[in-house]
Amino acid sequence: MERIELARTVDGFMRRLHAGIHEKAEARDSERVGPFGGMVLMAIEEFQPVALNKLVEHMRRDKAQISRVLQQLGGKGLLTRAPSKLDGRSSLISLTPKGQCVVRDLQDIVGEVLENLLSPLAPDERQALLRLMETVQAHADEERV
Amino acid sequence: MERIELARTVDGFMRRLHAGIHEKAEARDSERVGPFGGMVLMAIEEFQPVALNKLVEHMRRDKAQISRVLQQLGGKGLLTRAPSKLDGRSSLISLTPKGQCVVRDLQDIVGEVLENLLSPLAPDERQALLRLMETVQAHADEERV
DNA sequence: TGAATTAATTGATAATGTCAACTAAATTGA
DNA sequence: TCAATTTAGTTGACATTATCAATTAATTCA
Repeated sequence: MERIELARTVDGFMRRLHAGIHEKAEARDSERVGPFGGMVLMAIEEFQPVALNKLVEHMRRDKAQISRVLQQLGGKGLLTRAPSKLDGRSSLISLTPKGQCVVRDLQDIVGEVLENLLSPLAPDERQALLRLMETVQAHADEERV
Repeated sequence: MERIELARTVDGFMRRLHAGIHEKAEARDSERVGPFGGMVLMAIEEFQPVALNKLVEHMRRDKAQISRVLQQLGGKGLLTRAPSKLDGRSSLISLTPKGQCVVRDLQDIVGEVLENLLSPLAPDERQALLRLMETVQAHADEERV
């Protein structure tokens, strides 16, 4: 029953990541998007232009939650929605220039915190960690098909 | 800026872990302790008898949050508190037999979900993943001194 | 076309997280 | 020794995040 230890360490990792971001963002989160809003923005940045249901898939959150956050972020002028020509029910979400700026700041912050967390690992170890996590992720993604 | 990818994968890992537990616990969480209550119980199991402030440290949560969850779990008869002889402000928390049962069930559930998540990794890879995470954890723990 | 499915929004509520104020016990140090 | 400070825990208030059900409109498919 040693494997449940991994659950604890991963939880701890997320807690520290979150705390670190919270601390740094205090001064730098100019648009007050919050931690979750930030994650949504970064996901949009990666997949834009992207429909809500794809974001839901990528982020593994409830569509209601994503829907509401998008409304907030839209209200701050951080993203735009263009009606999808393929599907009249969807709109394709993209970042505005302002949104791009915010995302860059967020990426910097997350990068710094991660840099700090990963400091005890050698470059090849970090690489290995990322690869292992991506392997797990990729496999779990397939499962759901 | 490739490292922020790690943040996403770790987040995804936690989401899947949580979802898996949620699903399995639906039928088996006889005491309705919920995911967070479950984590607290498992932490107590590891460190008991333990004071609240130590739990706060280990779990990296707010003391108010822990305090209230302990009251819930105590109300369900899953833990007991014995006044500390060393510090009149603290009580030492331990699991009751009923609490031990619940923890065993939870450990099984988490074990199963992890087993599933980690299925694409070879035994030595799982080992490596755990070691890397523990290294990160240990280093971050020292920082805080 | 009509029935079933899907995308998104909204409502309601639960669970979790954060911060500040407070009580009581412990510790410090002059 | 004793006043000042610190620490452990509780409580209150509130913010954020999560879950689920119900609804609307567009799409798909039989």
